Parts: sequence; structure tokens; C-alpha cells
Amino acid sequence: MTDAPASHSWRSVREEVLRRIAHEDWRPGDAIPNEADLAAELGCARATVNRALRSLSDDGLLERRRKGGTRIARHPVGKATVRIPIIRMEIEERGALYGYRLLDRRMERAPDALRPRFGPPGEGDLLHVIAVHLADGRPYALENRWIVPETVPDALDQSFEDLAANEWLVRHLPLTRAQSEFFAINATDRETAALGAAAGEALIVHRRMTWLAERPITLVEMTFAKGHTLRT
Amino acid sequence: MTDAPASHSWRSVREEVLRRIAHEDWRPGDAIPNEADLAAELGCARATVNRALRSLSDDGLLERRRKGGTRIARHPVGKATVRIPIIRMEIEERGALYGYRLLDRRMERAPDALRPRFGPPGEGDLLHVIAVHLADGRPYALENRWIVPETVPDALDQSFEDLAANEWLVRHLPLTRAQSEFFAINATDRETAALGAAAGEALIVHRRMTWLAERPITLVEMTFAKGHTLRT
DNA sequence: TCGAATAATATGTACATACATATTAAGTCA
DNA sequence: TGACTTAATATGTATGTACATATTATTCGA
Repeated sequence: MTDAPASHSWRSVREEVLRRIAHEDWRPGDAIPNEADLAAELGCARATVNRALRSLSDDGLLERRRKGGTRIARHPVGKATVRIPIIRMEIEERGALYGYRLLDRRMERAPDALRPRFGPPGEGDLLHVIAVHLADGRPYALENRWIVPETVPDALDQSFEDLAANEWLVRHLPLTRAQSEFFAINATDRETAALGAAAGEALIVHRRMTWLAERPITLVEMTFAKGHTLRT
Repeated sequence: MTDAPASHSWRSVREEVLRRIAHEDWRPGDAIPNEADLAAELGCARATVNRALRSLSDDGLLERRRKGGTRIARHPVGKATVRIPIIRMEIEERGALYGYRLLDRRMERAPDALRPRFGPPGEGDLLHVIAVHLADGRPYALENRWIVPETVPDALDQSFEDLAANEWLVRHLPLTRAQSEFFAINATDRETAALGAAAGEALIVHRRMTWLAERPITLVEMTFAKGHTLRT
């Protein structure tokens, strides 16, 4: 006998489905009842079941196909959302004192390896800003950023001496798309100087590019000091 | 005059809002009209607008509060979803020949640094599996995994000599929660031996833990060969 | 028997309505 | 003035109905 849960909310339906997955009533690859049947069983409207199953599908736990029905994902989740905070806020949330130092600011073309990513606007000079973020006076992250003046003309008026480009951009411009990459590098002269890293030390880099509509805004490489861990 | 878009779909509403953000009609921090007004303006039902705005809110582009209304996010969440594929499929998708070699398999306690993550089940012996994944015969990633027998008793019957633990787990067990970490290490003896890396070379590590309900399933560290980039 | 047309089916979406809930604003009384 | 109560408001959700769409299953003709 299946007794309906007290609540008819889509969240309770979601929990019930999760419970059955956790209880291994339903296993990877298994088809589950259709929305109408589930709604009848749980005593709620189909739209409510739809909302719950769609939520689980978005989370990668279910796979749904029209006419094919819904089944437990065979290749689960496969998703990890990494937060990309403003560095200042990240540091202050740790209770540390935030510091910022501009190292360089100039107009120049993007390096060959990155230029194609900017498309046509990348053929001209970009605003190249290098700065270091400090936590309690100690190097925390090295920011190496290219800004596309075509998309962000106001940026040319900014010195970025006191306010990180990071933060200025966020406050002035919306964005509609972002893409990230993560990789590891051995510290070179630049990192040893700016981050106080030992030569050759392994550092993690977060490279991120953002767009406003189809126009590229900025590409930034954040290189973190030794031992930094990015968490989901 | 605001002309309604031909389509009344929530996607078209989403696109219209994105268009206004891209066009900078609405800028970070700005409040936008409430759902009822937008629905009237665009000629659709409030539920449709709600669906569209909720979608954008999930993507971190909008911030919504009851009674407070909806505004353009000031700190675009910058969610980056990292895919966590089955290594074999990832390699084969690149058109390379997949290979796999089990290096070690034994029952032992988790190291002190990781043990607390498993909670009570971590106090006993865990199944510790080390293996290397190959692409066209060259080392691709080193898999260092602890499996919780309490949650996955069937794993004890598996030799993991031919089938990666990675894949076996995915095929046999659902999961309800996952958490990831990314960091960089300098290659030590273990990595030089298993991955053919030079000593001290910077390598990126993806550490992932999964749960079934509240029970820990497994914790795995995937260390990738030199130059690997994780993409969103 | 094979292929194309057609029916059947499960999910996807739109809408109107109603009510729930969080949060802010307004009002009231000491 | 200030604490507290009450109203107003925008989003959040549940429901029934209707139809759209993708995909599978079936039927039928050559």
C-alpha cells in the first residue's frame, strides 16, 4: 500500500522519488511510473509531479524522454557547480583582511594562444590588467585579465589601481554567458614574484571567459597561491 | 509601444529578458517589472513569466525575493558546471583507445586527512583501489579510490582487474549527492611511476565524494596527466 | 517482407484561477 | 518616538484543462 505523503508539494514528491532511489526500489536504468500514475498514487496533480521530476532531471538524477518515459540516470549527476565569487568577498568571508595591488595595466594584443577566443574583437588591442589579491597581507591570487574595449568602453577610463577589475566589471556590466577551465601549472618567475611561490610549485589556475550576448567581455586567469582548493 | 513576441513560450520570454539585459536596458542591481506586468506586456500568462524568470534565477542572472521583486543579479553567480564523465567514455570520445590497469586493491583504513569525511563508516576498513586509465597506451589519469563497504557490500566481490571501479559503481548504484574539489599537486613518486610524469610536474586533481541518501559511497581522487584541462 | 503512413503515448507547455508565504510598508497605541 | 500589529504586495505553488511535440508502436499497402 502506498500512502500519500502528507504534503502535496513538488518538493515532497521530489523527496519521495529520492527516497525510492536511495532505498534502491529504483536502480540505474530502471523506468519509473509515468507522471499521471505517480500523480494518482501520490494524490497530487500531474503538473506537480512534472515539476518534481523536471527538477531531478535538471540535477542529472533522472533521464526523461517524450513517450519513452522517465528512468533513473545510468550515468549519474556528472555535474558540479563551482562558485566563482568576487575575490574580495571570498577573502573577507574567511575573516581575513583584503588587500589589492595593481601590477600592470596596458593596451596590447592578446597572446596568440588566447586571441582566437575573442573572435573579431580580439584582433585589436585589449586592455590587459595584472593584479594581485592579498589576504592578511599575504598573496592569495594573481589576476591576469584581458578586457575587450569594444564591449566595455568605460573600462578604459578606469585605472584599476584601487578597485579590482574583477569587482568593477561585476558592478557595471551584466553577463549572459560564462565558461571556465581549470588546470595546473608550475610556478614560473611571474608567480614566484607575485604570489611568493617557490619556483616550480604546483598552482591551480581558473581561467574564465564571459560574454554579454555574443560579445566577449573579458577573459581572466586567476592563479591561486599554493595549496588552494576550489570547492563546489 | 512594446510589441509582443510572436511566441508565448517561456523560452521566448527568457530570450526577451536576456535581450534586455544584453541591451543594457536593465543593468546589475536594477529592479525589473513584476511578473503580472511583464505578463501583460508580453501577452502571456503570469505562470509563463514565472517559469522564465525562475529559469534565469537558477542560472544566477536574476535575484528574486517575495514582495521585494526581481532584479538583475549584482554578483553574477558564475556557476560553472563541470562534467564528471566515465573516464573510458571521455577517452573514447576523443577517438583514442581506452586502456585500464589495476595497480592495487586492498582493505584498509582511510588516511587521517580523509577519514573524517566518511563519518562513522570511515572508522572501519574501506576498500582502497588504485588504478590507471590509459589513452592510446599512454597514462591519462590515476584513480585513487576509497569505497565504503557498508554502503556498497557488493563491491567486495569485485576484483576491479578488468572493469574500472569508476564504471562498476556507476552501473550498479544510484547516487543522490556529490561534491567536488579541485587542486594542484607536484608529481611525487607515485605519479611519476603511474602517470609517467616528471618529478615535481604540476598536475591537477579532481577529488570527488558521493553519497546515497546520507550514506557515503566513495571518495575518489583523479589525478590527470600533465597538461590536462578540466572544462565546464 | 519492407517501408511508409498512422495511431498511441508520455512528456512538455500554456493558461486561468486560487491560495500560500515571505517581506516590506503603513498604521496604531502606549 | 518606538515597539507592535496589520495591511499590502510580489513571488511561490497547486490544480484542471487543453493542446503541442517527440518518439515509439502499429497498421497497411506495394
